[in-house]
Amino acid sequence: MKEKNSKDLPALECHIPHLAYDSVIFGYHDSELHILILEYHNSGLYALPGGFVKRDENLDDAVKRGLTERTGLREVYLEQFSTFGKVNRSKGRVMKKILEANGYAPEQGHWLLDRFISVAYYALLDHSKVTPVPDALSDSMNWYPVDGLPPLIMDHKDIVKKAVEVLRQNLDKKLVGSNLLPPKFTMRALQQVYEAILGEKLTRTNFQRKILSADMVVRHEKQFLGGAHKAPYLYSFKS
Amino acid sequence: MKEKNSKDLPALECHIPHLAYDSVIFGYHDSELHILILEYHNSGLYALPGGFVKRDENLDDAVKRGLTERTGLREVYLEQFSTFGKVNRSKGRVMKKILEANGYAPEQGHWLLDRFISVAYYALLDHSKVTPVPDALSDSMNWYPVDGLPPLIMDHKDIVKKAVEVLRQNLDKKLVGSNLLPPKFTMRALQQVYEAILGEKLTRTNFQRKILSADMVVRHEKQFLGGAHKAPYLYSFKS
DNA sequence: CCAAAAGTGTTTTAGCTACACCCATGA
DNA sequence: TCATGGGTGTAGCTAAAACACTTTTGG
Repeated sequence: MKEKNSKDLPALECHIPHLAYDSVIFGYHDSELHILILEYHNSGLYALPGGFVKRDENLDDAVKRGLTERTGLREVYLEQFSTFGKVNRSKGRVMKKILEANGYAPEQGHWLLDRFISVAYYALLDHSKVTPVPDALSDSMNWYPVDGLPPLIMDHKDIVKKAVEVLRQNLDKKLVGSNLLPPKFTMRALQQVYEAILGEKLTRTNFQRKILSADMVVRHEKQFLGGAHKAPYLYSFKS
Repeated sequence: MKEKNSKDLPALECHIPHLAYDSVIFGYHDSELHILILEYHNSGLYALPGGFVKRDENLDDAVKRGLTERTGLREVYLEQFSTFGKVNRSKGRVMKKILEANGYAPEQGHWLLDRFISVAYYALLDHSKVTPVPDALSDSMNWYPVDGLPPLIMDHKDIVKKAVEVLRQNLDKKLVGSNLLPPKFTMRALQQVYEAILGEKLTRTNFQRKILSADMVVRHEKQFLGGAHKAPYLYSFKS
């Protein structure tokens, strides 16, 4: 492994020190809620995709930028939900291990090894439209079911836990489903999204009525699949 | 006005640069919800009480520290609700004006004049127990009704607005009333707190039933005041 | 025609609102 | 005893849950 130059790392001059963001990127797939997790090179360490904020960049824009880089998508649903600021949450040695596994030898006191406060966001996006792009330090970025995550570094497990809590709370308030599904979808698919998020079964008939009476979707033509049963309508979210 | 030495200001070496907190401190008084607002010396500028985070201090602890300094209270109810990170939210010239009005002449590029990301918290406390202590830069800190605030610097008005929204959302979930009232209180007082927060009248009889059925309070002895009417019970929150 | 999935109608239930009523107190 | 504020009971409404029923499709 060749020794790389620390000059290739994000530069302190361009970024706000001690401040990072982490994003919990939700996608729906195979009747389960998934999250994008990246794995760092040669280290066996898993983490939420995150990044740093440029000195002349809005916080929200920094998160959007990272999200676009990693998923190829623009215009994703994004919501800030908490800021994690314990002194001992960011471990310099974890970051050091990651950098060393990538062939860097950061000098003592390098800004990336310092304490970080992290602003956490969650994103909702259409799983089928994403092509995960790992960053320079990571091998891969893959979907993991929320209930089957690998061990994560630092406090990232807590961040995910809180993200799921907030997502559940916002489920009825904020058209959450619309961002996790393709533009047109069946009522069954929407129900499965709700069930995946809430972690419980819902009764089909009442769910249908609830969604329809909430006036959030419009009905389109019927969908004809090769199922030995009645063809369902397709729906899409309003506005 | 004598020229003061910038060395008396919070030192960059001890604090995390670019990071601040602001606190929306709620108190209930005279049937109205109030907020503590401080006024900077000789400037006519009003702001939320805030502060900076020490390099070896938990974010939450920094906020608690500031709150204790300014109110004399420990153990207050505190909740983080949002982080404000727009580039143009913090105006260097506003901070410069404040410092100059206090007799400082901060050099160009002083860290306090730089961009700040601010983590916002709200606090709930018993109005009657507070003795507001203004900080070194400010003349006074006083209670203002939420609906009658003076013009605030930077984005502090937005911060207050969001704080009130979140407080309303949390009203039923988080025993909000318990922190704004003395340990024992009448049902009427609690109802007035709810009304002040929600900004609407509630019907007395149903409010009583709702609180009692929520099993959040215990009833104590009756209160005998000099009113020409039935003496109300006193209640206190459980646990 | 049957099984499976989709859609609708109907009954029951629970929670909330409105309002009537009673109680306690001091003037 | 009357005015005022505190406390409870109850009828009526509405939203949600449970369940029965019909419809549509491929095999």
